[in-house]
Amino acid sequence: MKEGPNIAYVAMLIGDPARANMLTALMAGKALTASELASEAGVTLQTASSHLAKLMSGGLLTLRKQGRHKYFALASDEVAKVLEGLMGLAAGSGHLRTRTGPRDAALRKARVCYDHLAGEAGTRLYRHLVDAGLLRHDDGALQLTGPGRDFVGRFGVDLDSLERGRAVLCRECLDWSERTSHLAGSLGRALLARMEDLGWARRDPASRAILFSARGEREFDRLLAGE
Amino acid sequence: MKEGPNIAYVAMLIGDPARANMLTALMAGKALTASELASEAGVTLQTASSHLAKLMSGGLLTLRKQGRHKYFALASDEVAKVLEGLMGLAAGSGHLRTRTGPRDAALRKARVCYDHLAGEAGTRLYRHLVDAGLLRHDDGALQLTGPGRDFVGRFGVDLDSLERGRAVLCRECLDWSERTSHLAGSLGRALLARMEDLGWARRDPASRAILFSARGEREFDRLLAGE
DNA sequence: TTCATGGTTCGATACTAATCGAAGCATAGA
DNA sequence: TCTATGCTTCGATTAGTATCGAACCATGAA
Repeated sequence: MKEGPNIAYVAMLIGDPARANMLTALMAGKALTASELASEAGVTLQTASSHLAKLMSGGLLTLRKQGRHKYFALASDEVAKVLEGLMGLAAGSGHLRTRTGPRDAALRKARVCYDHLAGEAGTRLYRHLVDAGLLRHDDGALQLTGPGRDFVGRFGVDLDSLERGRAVLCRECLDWSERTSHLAGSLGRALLARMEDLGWARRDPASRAILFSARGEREFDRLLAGE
Repeated sequence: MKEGPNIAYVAMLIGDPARANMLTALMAGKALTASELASEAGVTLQTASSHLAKLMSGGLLTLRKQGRHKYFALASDEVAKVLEGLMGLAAGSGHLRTRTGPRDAALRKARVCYDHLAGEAGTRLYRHLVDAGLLRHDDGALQLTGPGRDFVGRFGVDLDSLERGRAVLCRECLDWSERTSHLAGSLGRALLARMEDLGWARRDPASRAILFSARGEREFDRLLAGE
């Protein structure tokens, strides 16, 4: 009855519809202002403000002030991971907020999870990296192999600068629609960013979906086929 | 604002203190009756009954009737995984239910996570299995290697019967106290059961802690040292 | 059948917390 | 200084729901 950390408090924070909407919106990875989050959640600015204060005190969000704006973002990818887990449970129990529509199909295909690629495309990428021996589980953590480093470099990602950062390079993240892993961590973020730079894909501004161009899809397939 | 599954509903279910206590109690892996859960949660049988009905409808629990008792258990290890994740967040944000006491130390050392070994002992076991090449990440899923199958067999686990079951054999689970992975899945469960059979360890009936005997600890260390 | 026990349903109460209007701060720019 | 904008605080209202007492149902035992 009284052991371990207080789950109920954190879950209660996520358990309010307005706050859950805000968190879901932040899963897209972009930092959003208080007013943007208010409209995302469908509440006025006042109530949003009180919600955000609670989420902050619960350690679920980080804040960056810029001018007279306040940009909120998820505190860590651990938070994102828990949210994905909850989505998995909710999807499994069939309590969908909306019947699965056309947009839902796009989300299943490719979407952004916090800051990295998820959905069918994300899991295919991860699967390829592991199958081709570019990524390996070592010591309970994901590690890029020698060939993996080459691969990433050839793709145009500056590995050195990533490794100088504090963030974990490779981390796996459970995909709620595909039910297997995809790649998170700073490398996951960088790979997605590079695909956007290359013009392979862009983010749907209205949802978490990632829209591949026809060429982008071809190139992506070729990449996974091993050139 | 309206994409993906309904997180808020599931989180709201977990977010009530009484229900959270019940779920935490069930993390010990044993199925419990309604009255046991009521006393765990510190509420009367009536309110427990209504909570249990909600948790069932939310798909978080499974039920097995036996005589005039009803045994409740967590619906899946996915549920357990999410709960562990929430514990991690709650522990990180410093909202502990109780100040970390002596029992807390025991929990950190070894405890049961749903049905498998967690805590420092659990992560050490996992680390050894991977380091020694007994367990491998393949195709996004954990796989037992040839030597791994021998190892498990020598330890006295009947692998064939495990593989006949529907449950996933190997799965990794994030440890909230150690912040790395430990082994879940039916193999994780079987390994813990075998250790209990061997008299290496027993469960603290009053908490989730696993108490190793002096001999058990020695044997466990020897096992991880590679005999 | 009768009794005891485990669990559910119903109804009333009480409390928490979400919500928004209105007023108050703070920052940036003119 | 004044004004516009982004956000917070305060207060009052409202809605939801956790809670328990009491009565009810179901199962197993005598």
